[in-house]
Amino acid sequence: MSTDETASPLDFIRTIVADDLKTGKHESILTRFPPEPNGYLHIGHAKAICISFGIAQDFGGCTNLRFDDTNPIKEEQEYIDAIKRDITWLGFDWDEREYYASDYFQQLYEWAIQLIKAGKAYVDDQTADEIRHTRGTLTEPGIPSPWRDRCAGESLDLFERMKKGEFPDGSRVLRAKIDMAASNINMRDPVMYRILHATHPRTGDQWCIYPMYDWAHGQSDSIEQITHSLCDLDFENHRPLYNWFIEQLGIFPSRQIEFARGNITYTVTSKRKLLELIEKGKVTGWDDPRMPTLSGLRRRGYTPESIRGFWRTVGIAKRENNIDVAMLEHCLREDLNRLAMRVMGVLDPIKVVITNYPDDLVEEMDAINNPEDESAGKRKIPFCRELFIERADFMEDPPKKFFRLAPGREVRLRYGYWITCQEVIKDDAGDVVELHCTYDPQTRGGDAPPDGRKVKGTIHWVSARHAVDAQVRLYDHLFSAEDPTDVPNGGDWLDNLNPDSLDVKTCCKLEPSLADAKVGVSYQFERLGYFCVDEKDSQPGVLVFNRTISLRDTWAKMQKKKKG
RNA sequence: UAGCCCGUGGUGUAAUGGUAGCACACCUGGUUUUGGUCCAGGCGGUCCUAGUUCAAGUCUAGGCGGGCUAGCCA
Repeated sequence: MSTDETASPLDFIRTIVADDLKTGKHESILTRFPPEPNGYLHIGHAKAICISFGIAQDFGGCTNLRFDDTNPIKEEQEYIDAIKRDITWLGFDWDEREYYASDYFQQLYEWAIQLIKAGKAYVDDQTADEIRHTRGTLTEPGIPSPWRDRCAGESLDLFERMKKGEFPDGSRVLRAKIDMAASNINMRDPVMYRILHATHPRTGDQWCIYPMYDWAHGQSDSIEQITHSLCDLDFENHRPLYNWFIEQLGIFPSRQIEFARGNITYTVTSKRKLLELIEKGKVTGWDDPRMPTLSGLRRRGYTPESIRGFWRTVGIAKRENNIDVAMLEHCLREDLNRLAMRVMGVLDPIKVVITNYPDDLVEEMDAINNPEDESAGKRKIPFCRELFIERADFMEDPPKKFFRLAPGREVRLRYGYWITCQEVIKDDAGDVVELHCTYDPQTRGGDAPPDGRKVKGTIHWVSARHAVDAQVRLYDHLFSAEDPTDVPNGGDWLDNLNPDSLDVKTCCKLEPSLADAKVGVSYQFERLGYFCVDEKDSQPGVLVFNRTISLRDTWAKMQKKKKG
């Protein structure tokens, strides 16, 4: 894995890092991953994690985990725990380097005083509204606050009293004194501190002034001596400010480098929108298997390696992108194909009676566990007179290219026998309820008979007398639009929700070995796809499986093309 | 509208100024006791216009197109 990475050309960030190491600018590198604990991590965060942890790893450096907990109103301990669990699951390790921006509140406070004394920050008594209106616009410069030139002593006193809690929320802020006419609006005297009488998950009621992102982030990077602070393009406009604070303070110069976040077709990755899906009951929670959250993907059956491999093949650049979700699915199948145990299960059963097979006979057939891994060995599956096959594997009036079972047609039962359909039993409504077939004893195990007969199709099956029952949940893309946020004006992005994203199959019949299927293990139900036990809803005896992803299905593709 | 950033096949991403490559997707064919996997082949691209140069995806200028930014969010 790492040899692959070093062999391929370096992306632009790795090029910078390699150069910094080569020129001796840094002896070693240190990156950081700075989640805000206000939501669950999703596939987009996984990109940032793979980049920050992955690059450090490639160059023998380390990565700090630092929670950006500067807004007590939105942040919760539950999220901190979930984030740590997800990063670990993804396969990365921050050792003991778990930090919090709130660890630095005291240092930040002291640095703020230093800037006030140096005439580079001041307390502004304007309301939020006034500040907004005097900030100017994209084309017009801002108007200086009437408090901009008050003396350092007064600001110092006011700032001290802000900290003590003498003033209500929103009554005053501390602002950096930079340039109200700057073309970059972030430089127009940005707010450094606001008053928030809120209880912080970690610092409790110790503080009632909280630093803004711009004032906290770069300084936290510097305190930790982060060499390369990697973030997404949204922060590009903040870099001048990031550098300004560091220069004014004369502290360790961390360097911020931005890359484009990765968008994926048919999915949304915005915490706000994901939260909305949950709150409006469109999904069951952060870990709904249709969610692009790491907890959702995990529950769905995605492997960490497949997600890392995905971001590795996608690469890093600065241009806007919308990655075909098929790429993600490809990486998933690639990994699952390698490791999944093969089993047989019938999702939509139709009964088959083999009329010339002894009623009291049960044979144990040999089945290969994983053709991609010989060491996975073999298992026995029971075969008897009554079986279930997939309803879709039978057609009464099949088209030419249909290779499966039909009246008078012979097919192979995988690892079983070759059978021929002799009779179709229907109910009063005309629906097929049972098939009567005959088998050829010379085809045991599915082998070809000595007469050289050929068969076009091989289908899967389960012994009706030995099958275990299960519920199986089939998932499709959560959205039916390639870009779910692309809404004709006046429309709602939720209108793009795919009404068929969940299909629950309740009468599934699985081979007996699945009775003790384990959570966290992927199984390939042959010819159908990859499945896993649902970690929440499955009970011993009441099995619930999630379909992680279907197998590539050229037959289904042909059908779809025909239709439309 | 101002500043910053970005334009390479359908998608994603490469190419010291020197043969535009790789992956996915798509299309063929082969193997196959999974219509899976695997294997072989194919389709398809440098936003435009000038300029510099023996040579431009790459450098220069001007266009055009897209993204971000006017939170006391991060």
